[in-house]
Amino acid sequence: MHREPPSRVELLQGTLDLLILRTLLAGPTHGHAIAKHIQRTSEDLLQVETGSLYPALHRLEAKEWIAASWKLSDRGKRARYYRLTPRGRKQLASEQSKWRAFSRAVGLILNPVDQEGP
Amino acid sequence: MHREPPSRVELLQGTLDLLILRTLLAGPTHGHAIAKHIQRTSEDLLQVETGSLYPALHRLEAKEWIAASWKLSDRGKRARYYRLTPRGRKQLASEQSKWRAFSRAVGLILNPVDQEGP
DNA sequence: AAGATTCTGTAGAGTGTCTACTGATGACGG
DNA sequence: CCGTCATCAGTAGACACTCTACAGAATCTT
Repeated sequence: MHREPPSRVELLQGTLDLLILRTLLAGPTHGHAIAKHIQRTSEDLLQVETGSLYPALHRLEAKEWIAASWKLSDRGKRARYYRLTPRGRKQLASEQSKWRAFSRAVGLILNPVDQEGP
Repeated sequence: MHREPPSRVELLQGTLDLLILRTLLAGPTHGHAIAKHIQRTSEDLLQVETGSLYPALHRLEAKEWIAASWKLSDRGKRARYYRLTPRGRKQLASEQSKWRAFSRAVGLILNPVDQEGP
């Protein structure tokens, strides 16, 4: 069935890593909670599918930007808790500034400071 | 081989269409000029490679968001001039608002408003 | 006991950008 | 003239990442 009352937006490729790293800056959590956090914090605009989430987490772990260990979640289920590594913090800073540069650049195209209009 | 003095940023997937459509809003031009315009207007932050540009133009033409015709460029070379179609204008409006929603959503993650009221 | 919820995971399709290459034409200096 | 550079168009294939769709296991609810 189809339902997206808050009309969701698709993730642009490359932004998921940034969102995950930023989420983990607040402290270690498990994958499921990361997805919920992103959805809630973005006011339901963004939704991370599990088919994107888990491969992304494994990718980040392989690059040693995050590290993981099994624990029990609040609700008593086995869950894999991820935390930022020092390299992950650096990566986050880098991706954050890349994002800012990129969105500023797009802004320049969309609203050129040039003359325009009457 | 490393060289990017103005430290370029990679295009996020899905944004090229938006940039092309927005560029054509200022009037018809050819591919080469579109790429130059995007690079210049973004203060050299964005650079569109020809391997991305031309497939994108063909894609947009196939969807009838832009239309093309051969002409002579300012410098006397044969060039394919593209212009926005009415459907292209609608698409531009739609992609523009999607972009705004998305970048706002990312902003919410990066700089949470931090509620938790009373 | 059955079903919903939480939590993790994989396979494969689809999309779109990049690198690297080809090719044609006109302008210009030697 | 001839070579070289700039302009303009294009393709092939690699690569990366998100999505849909599916599966499995444990806990809580009814």
